[in-house]
Amino acid sequence: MNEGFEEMFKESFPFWTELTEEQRRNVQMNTVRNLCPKKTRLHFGGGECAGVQIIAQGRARVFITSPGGGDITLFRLLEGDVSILSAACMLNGMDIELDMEMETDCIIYTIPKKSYRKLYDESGAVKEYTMEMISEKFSDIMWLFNQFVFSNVASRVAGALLEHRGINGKDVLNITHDTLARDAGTAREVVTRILKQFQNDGLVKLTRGKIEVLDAAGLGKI
Amino acid sequence: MNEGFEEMFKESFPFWTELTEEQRRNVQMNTVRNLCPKKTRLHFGGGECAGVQIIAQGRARVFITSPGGGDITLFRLLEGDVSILSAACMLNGMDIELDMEMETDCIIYTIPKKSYRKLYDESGAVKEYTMEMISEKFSDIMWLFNQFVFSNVASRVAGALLEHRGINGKDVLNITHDTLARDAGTAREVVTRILKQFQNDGLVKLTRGKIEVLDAAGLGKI
DNA sequence: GCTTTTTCAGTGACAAAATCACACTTTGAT
DNA sequence: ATCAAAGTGTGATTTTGTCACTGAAAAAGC
Repeated sequence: MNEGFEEMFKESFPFWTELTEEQRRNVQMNTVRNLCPKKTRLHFGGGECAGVQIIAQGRARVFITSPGGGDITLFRLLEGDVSILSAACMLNGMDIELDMEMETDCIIYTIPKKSYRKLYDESGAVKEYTMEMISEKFSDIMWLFNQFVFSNVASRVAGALLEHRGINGKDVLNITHDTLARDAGTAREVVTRILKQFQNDGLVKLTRGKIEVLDAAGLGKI
Repeated sequence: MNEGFEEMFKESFPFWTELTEEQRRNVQMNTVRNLCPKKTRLHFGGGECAGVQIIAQGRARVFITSPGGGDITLFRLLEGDVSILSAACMLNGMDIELDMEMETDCIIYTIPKKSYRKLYDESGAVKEYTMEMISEKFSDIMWLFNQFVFSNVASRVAGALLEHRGINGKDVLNITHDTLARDAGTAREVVTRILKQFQNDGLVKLTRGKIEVLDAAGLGKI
């Protein structure tokens, strides 16, 4: 069982080689492997958090949810990515509420909070790794914050389009206006209007459930 | 020289007692004490960062700046507070641009980046402290993010008012509409309009350069 | 003292974006 | 074939941001 475990962990955790044989065995024994079908939702925060998670396969979206029901994408996790924030609730002072939703069927390894905490306490390398991961996420969020408060909707929508293009490496994106709206932090109708404008400007081509990027450079300039 | 240094550091750094005599001496020797008059500006990011700073006296505002010149308050530093982010640029993955401006004349102790880095590498307690401080700031920013994307201007202005009230402990606030606008992330004119509404509703009383909070509970409900 | 300058507040007109309330079309399921 | 769900399109209205000013109060200079 847990085939692929060792390679995955060695790849995702730079501290892996610094651990003792026993520590590695311990992590391996406690780590659980989960199949999460598309649309599975996990909630982190308010004391509840599974532990450190690695996306072995698939893609997930991490977002915050408004009291009114809407949500805004913070970032996505791709294969090999580590969801460090889902374990950060083990830290004093870390008190945030996040949600995660699988965008495809996923295979996820989870190192339980307790096991990770033990590693964290024992190993300086793990402390440093955790710190750098959290700092990196901090930077990401600050960047996002900047986008939200200092740029207009059109440029955020353009940015979201380019990001999707980067993720799956082709110009034809199978995404809906609704998805883009969550990514750009705006309303679906607004995205519809802006996309139509983009289409008029020859930047994209729209069909139901699909957006084709015709002029990536043009989008980048917005 | 550096009178008050020892008490200040013991108070602000929980790891202080865990350091060796030599480490403490080293920090003390390298720490510099600065008088920063009101309106002094410091910039962090892009490789430039002084080190870890402690506000020994006074009050400072930390904010991000838009390309267009505007700025938005992230948080304030009061007496005894530590500006950990101003040293976080020593970490890989931390890549943010911040500004800080003294709101009153300040006395600031600065532990140079290099000295702090040494402590960080040597001591697990310092690693843990740094981690917790950064996590705490992360939480703060996430909270702010939520406010920005999920609540309307009126409630943000009300929140900013209550925060100022909390900071100086009285109902008569010596702040301008402009200050509130930066705190609430909106335009000065908008604040003016909203405050007038608040005044009509009997929540505040306005005079030039001064706002008196009449009904804090009422503001809280917005 | 008395100007002059700077800071602060107020206002109307307009633009951008969010919100509300729908209608219409395509797709997939029963 | 029919129905339900998902995705898209649009107009009307409200909220918020931006621009272009005005005038009042305080601070600084003489």
